[in-house]
Amino acid sequence: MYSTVLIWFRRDLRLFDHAALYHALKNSQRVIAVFIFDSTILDGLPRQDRRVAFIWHSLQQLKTSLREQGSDLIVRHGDPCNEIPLLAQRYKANAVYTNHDYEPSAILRDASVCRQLAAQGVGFHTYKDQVIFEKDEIQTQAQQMYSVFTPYKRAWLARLDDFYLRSYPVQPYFDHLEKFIDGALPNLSELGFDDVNVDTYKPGMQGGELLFEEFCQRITQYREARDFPAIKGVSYLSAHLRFGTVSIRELARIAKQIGGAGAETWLSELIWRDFYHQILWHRPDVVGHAFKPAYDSIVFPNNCEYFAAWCEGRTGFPIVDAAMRQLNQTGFMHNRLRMIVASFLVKDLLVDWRWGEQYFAQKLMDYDLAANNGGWQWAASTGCDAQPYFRIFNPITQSERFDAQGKFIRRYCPELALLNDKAIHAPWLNEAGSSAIGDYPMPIVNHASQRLLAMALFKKSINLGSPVA
DNA sequence: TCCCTTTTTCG
DNA sequence: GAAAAAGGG
Repeated sequence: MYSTVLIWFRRDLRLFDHAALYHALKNSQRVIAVFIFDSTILDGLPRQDRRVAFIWHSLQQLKTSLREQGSDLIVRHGDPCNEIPLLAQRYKANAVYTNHDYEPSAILRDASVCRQLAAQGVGFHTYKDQVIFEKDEIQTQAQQMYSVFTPYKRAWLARLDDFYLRSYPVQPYFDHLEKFIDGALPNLSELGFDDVNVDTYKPGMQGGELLFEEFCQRITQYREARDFPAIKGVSYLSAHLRFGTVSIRELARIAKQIGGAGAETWLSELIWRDFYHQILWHRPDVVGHAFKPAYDSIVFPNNCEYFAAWCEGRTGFPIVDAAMRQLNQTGFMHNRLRMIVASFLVKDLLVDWRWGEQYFAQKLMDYDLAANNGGWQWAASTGCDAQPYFRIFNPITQSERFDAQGKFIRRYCPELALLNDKAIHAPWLNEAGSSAIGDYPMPIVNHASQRLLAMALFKKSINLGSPVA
């Protein structure tokens, strides 16, 4: 038992089913909640950043809930490596509790915080909370990490039992929260940000609960509906998973309870998330490098004009442009579209997958290093469980298959709205339509020829890189 | 969680 | 001549 401890919130902005909070409350009668706006991260962000706004609104809910318990949330702005040891000193804490963060930079940060706290005689305790299975909890018979999804998933499901999905009961111990009042939450403008409207994302643990309840109503249709960007088929919980305003255990538990093909398919997506977190933990070098070293030798032509056109949604391929405009306007992109635009950037425009990864990192509300890197390497065929390099999406076929009536395209490319359902996927093939599309650009590349170039580029580089293979 | 071409099958 | 199956990148 400690007399006083800090619970340090990071990507777990909720007050229920929370591993570190549970252990803090169990081990001390005086628990003080803290959050640090990390200046080393925030300094690199634009003034308008939906994620900062999402965090801010989520913190507001945390703070309000803590105040209802007579306690409070301390919020600081600075480098956590300084702020956490300072707060520990200031409140005479004997230990700091927090949840694991698997990103390489976070691992370094936590090691530094841990060292400093140790020098002050303060303990540092961390827990698994973000994922169901972490690190090397799921291994092959030979005690190796899995690098292919399907066998990983099989082992994951075999290992799963109710124990891993149990909720951490924190409410019964809320009287262990320190009674005090701290200052108000600093305004976004004080932090150097504008208050961007994030209402559609329904931030905070209340928003997360609402979205999940809503999703449970349509989860049985998930398998059939999830690939169509024009309809409400996916869960829209990705940002909540990123910030921990929902509990992964609760989501998996309820999905398992509901059962059926829809819920199982969705559970599989949650397993992908565990899978990529596990990969990142074992292979921190995937940040900046291909998972398969042979693919690191590819020299991408990296045409800057192509890249700019891709970013701005003016490639002349309607499904790609609509998707990129959705990302730019809303901070979200449907998963099917993420695969299409990623394949297009790498295999049609021959731009380095890391450029696309970076762009997504800037724009995505749900940006998560592990999942984003895994997804990009998958699409670029450089990753674990990659599609072979010759699997190249055809942006027109994909468009016809997954947005047959052009409903999604029309939403984000209104200049194409008058084209008929058939012509909208490739307007340049339609003579009559060309006058009806305003200044919508002609396609910047020819898919058929770029496809051949991509295959040649990949093939050449891999043969050079590893003559044995 | 693919695409494209060729070959085969069927009426 | 269309549609399904097969083969290969």
